[in-house]
Amino acid sequence: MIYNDIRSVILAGLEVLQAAGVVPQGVDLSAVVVEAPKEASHGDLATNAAMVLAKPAGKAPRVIAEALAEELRKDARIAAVEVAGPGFVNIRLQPEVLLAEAAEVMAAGREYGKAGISGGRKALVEYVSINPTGPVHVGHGRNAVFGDAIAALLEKAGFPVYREYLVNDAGNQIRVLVRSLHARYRQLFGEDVAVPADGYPGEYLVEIAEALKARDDDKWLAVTDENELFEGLRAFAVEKCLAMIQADMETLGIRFDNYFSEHAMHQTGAMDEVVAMLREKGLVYEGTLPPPKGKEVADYQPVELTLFRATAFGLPEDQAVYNREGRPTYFGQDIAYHWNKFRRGYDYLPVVIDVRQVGSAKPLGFAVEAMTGKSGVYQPVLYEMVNVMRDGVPVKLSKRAGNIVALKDVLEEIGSDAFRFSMLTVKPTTIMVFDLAKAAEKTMENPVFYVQYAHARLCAVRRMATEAGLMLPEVSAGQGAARVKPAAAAVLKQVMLYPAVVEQAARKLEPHRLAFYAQELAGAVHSWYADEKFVDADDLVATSVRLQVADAARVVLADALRVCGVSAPERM
RNA sequence: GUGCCCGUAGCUCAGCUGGAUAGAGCAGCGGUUUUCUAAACCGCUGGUCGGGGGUUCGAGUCCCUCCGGGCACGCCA
Repeated sequence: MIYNDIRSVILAGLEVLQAAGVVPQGVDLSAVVVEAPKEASHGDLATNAAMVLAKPAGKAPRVIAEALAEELRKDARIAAVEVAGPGFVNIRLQPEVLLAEAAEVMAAGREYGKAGISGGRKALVEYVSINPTGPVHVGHGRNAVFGDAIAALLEKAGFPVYREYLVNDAGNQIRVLVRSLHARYRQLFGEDVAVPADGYPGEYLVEIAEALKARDDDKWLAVTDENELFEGLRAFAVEKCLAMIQADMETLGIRFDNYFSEHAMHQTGAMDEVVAMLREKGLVYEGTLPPPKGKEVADYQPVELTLFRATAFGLPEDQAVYNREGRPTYFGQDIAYHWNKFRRGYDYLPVVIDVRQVGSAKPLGFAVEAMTGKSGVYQPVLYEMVNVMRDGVPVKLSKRAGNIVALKDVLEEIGSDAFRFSMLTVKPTTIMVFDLAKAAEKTMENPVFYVQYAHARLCAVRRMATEAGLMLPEVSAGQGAARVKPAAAAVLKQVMLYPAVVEQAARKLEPHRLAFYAQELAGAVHSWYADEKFVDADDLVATSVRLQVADAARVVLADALRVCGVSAPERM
């Protein structure tokens, strides 16, 4: 991978400068960036090293830049080095280096761009984790898409990755679900009862109630005891709701390695274990919380609760681990769950969470750090809501699904590929305006087709050459470099950057960078396609070179789409 | 009152731990196909990066402040 090679050469050059005393020993090189200049005329790659090091070295940036340039010129792969602007070092590669990269792509296949940044860590990516109380809405879909892409991205970056869904099958919401289901069930027998005001009004529960009736007949009709109903119907209700969720995940092509049952976890005394651990560290104690700030709470009563000492970490308030009824809070349960993940051998734990849960993310991070003795284990990835529109008008909510915009409906309308790519073209912390009419269009308004089309075109030219039975000669990079026209070189430059994009995106848990990269590469491909005729029986050498470049671009495009969870069709 | 997210072209959005002349798509205007897929390509128009101050060689990016929008702020989820 030439990008990594050149970066290594630059870092080695800086070491030489350190040895020569141009730059002091032991300076922080983490801010040194190697990137492709925005302006193509500035060269193929550039570094800001001289400007970053100017201050610690006490020298003018251009002085350092010239010294570095001198070192870089010794490398045979580098054709020219220029110092420009405030102190950029611009690097021009030998023409054959870019073409050689195409061969490297083909040799590596989908391993091209694979990074090794795990540092021995094992990742467990938790995403979706919707309460199994009803259908999936579009916002959840955003979570699913990002989580799945993060998992694929981390694998690409060299992590062992485990995909997990936390099934919240033990909390208060399940009690509410069971009460709602029971009301629907009684309605089926002609009773005049309403779904509880705080319950789930969606009509999907009617169908689940019918299934219950089909299985058990009137077995539960006369049961009124809350606990008996909960124990009796909990598993059934959860299973039915989870099946709806799984059907949507299936449509998105998402498969989890594990559905982790909170209920099962609690059977093992997980809460007692973590509470004891934290109590021993002085981080859990019995106490009372002050009344909530910023809003009036009429029924506030100071009650002694089991609290996590979040204030020890500079947070404004401690957090309850158990509620006044003695059941684990969400926060308490999360502590136990994350300790469980860690005990299973996973020490890098990205979790895609709703931005509204950010309040508990901070104390949880401290709790996890306290228990594991490591920092950076818990990695919350926040995502914002999605406003679904159609031609600028808000889409009406599905009554059947419980007054949400159901993901299922959206997927039926636009398909998984368009949905996933659309989600990934907006970074997750932006409140998203998602227009169904535009997402359905097969134009640049919907970039997934643009990218897929580039891939299909590249497949087409390879197919064309094969079907024509052309005997294409083997052309080495050195021989073929002169045949690479600027538009093809632009494609290769994008290809070359793929490893850098993967690494950067993985480090920051930002898969949307891959989606934007895919669009840029596709753009270079389309421009090139319009510029040159690929298959030319009268010039087999040039045809061979073009197809080498096309193949490399095709492989990288397909891989970027794969990480995004989007298909790469060979024909469109 | 406190915290978090956001504010970039008419619209939807990028902008990599501060870097070169702030980008893309759509919308608008004008071109390109007897040739491998026009779901494409090429060009033009469009910005005081919410306002102000500061830090420095350099700020859309960092700090302060104000304005505007969203979210969170019990033991809920």
